[in-house]
Amino acid sequence: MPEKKRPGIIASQAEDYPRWYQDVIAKAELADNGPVRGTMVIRPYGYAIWERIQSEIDRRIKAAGALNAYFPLFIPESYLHREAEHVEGFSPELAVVTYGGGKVLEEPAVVRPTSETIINAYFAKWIQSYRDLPLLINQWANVVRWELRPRLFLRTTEFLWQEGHTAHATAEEAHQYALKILREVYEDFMVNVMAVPVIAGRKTARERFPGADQSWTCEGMMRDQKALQMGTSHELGQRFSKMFGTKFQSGEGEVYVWQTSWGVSTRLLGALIMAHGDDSGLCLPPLLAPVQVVVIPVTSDDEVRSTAGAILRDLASAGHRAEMDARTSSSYGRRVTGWELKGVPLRIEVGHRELTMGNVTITTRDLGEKKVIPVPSVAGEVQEALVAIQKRMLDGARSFRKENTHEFTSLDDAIAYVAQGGFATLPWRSVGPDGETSIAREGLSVRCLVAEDGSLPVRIEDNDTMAVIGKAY
RNA sequence: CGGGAAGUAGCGCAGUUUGGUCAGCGCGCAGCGUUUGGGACGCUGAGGCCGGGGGUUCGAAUCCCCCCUUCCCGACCA
Repeated sequence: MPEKKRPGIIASQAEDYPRWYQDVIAKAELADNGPVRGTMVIRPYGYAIWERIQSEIDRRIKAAGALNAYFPLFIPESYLHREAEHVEGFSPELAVVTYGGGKVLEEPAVVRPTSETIINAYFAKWIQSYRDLPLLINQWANVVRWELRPRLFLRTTEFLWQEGHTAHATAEEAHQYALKILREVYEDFMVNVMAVPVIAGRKTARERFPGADQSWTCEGMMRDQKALQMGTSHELGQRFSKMFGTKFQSGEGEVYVWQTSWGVSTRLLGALIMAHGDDSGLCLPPLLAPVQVVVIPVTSDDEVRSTAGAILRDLASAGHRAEMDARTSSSYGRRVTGWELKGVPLRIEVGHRELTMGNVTITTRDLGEKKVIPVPSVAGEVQEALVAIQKRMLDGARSFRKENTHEFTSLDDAIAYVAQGGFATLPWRSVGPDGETSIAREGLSVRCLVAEDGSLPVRIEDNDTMAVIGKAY
């Protein structure tokens, strides 16, 4: 019975969405809470998904010209204090080491909440000439931000991410690079690999990164119609370079470099769960799934097993990430349910019923559609189905977002709508900083600003700048 | 960090009001057998300093104090 939800295994989204989210994480074996509040154990299956996220993003980052490096976990406390907004923004969530080697440290070491400061200390050493620019660096690291209200993947005290840091000769070049990362790395990955449509836009002053001149964001809509900030790219201007003396000589004298920083984190796993999951559990887009196809022999006899084995070999040699679940001591139903919870896009069942005709059954995770196909055409069918699922998941997420996004002219109407969930768009001039303050009291926020045609706004003062309002994670 | 709820076997829970056969149930787990097309069934069995620490008491899962953790709702954030 395709698409019929089996109650009792996990909570349904409709009855209790937060509970559903936790159930999926537990049942799909993605993560556990750590012993210290807000910490997280990422389990092998969850980490396998993270590794796929990493490799897709890393490839795009390198294509954008940045190189990976690694900077220390510990940052001298004084570094944070050099940029006023930066330290003000991060102070409440810092973990600070005051003891080391059994002694009180002369200068406390901050566990990095982000690395702008320490990286600038080294950029300042490395940059002397325009020939050293642009300097494009990325690092994959853990960071710590002491969280008051943690949620697995979405908001944990320690999380994994990549943070890019760049230095440019001109403001325009930095601006263009920040947008390049936003579009060609983040948006491209989120849309084309995660199958999550995102709104690329500009943050308001209120929502901006502490220490940035401008922040750009990719905002996604989850199945509960709430917004999730999935990645940000910042124009730091010259704030950090002036504080750290990151400069070079030019005809007009010394020039402080123009900088960007940008990151995505393990929060993307939360986005993946909430953008695509259903009452049967996780639902992974084929391009990101660690296991794309699972082959399930219904029984343990030789005929079924050898056919299943042959199919597995076919799939592997066709380049698919395939796995066999031959644990026939577990019932068929249990195995199937387990793989559904884990979101594997395709399932191939090998059993006598259709094997007598030389057929097997192929089932899609997203729709639960079953199709009986001849064994020799399995690899081809799988290829087609994976492409179809990837497209369908993006289309589905797109139409879901469209159905739950409406345009308004008055702020009150927009608030009334968003209170029920979804996104409201309306002219930014109808909101403004005062409107932002008032909607914050309703638990709402301006997720980002976009131009009326959906492109990135050039100047927010422009009359056609639209605000996207939603309830956010 | 404020306001609520809760921590008893891997998971979900009963027991706490009225201290004393309350160390129990379901699922899972192990062994054996029968099964295998949507979380199979029977029998047998293992498993718990009742979140941690202090206290009250002849006696504490149960009463008191402190701490930790989780969940929900707010304020702050990737």
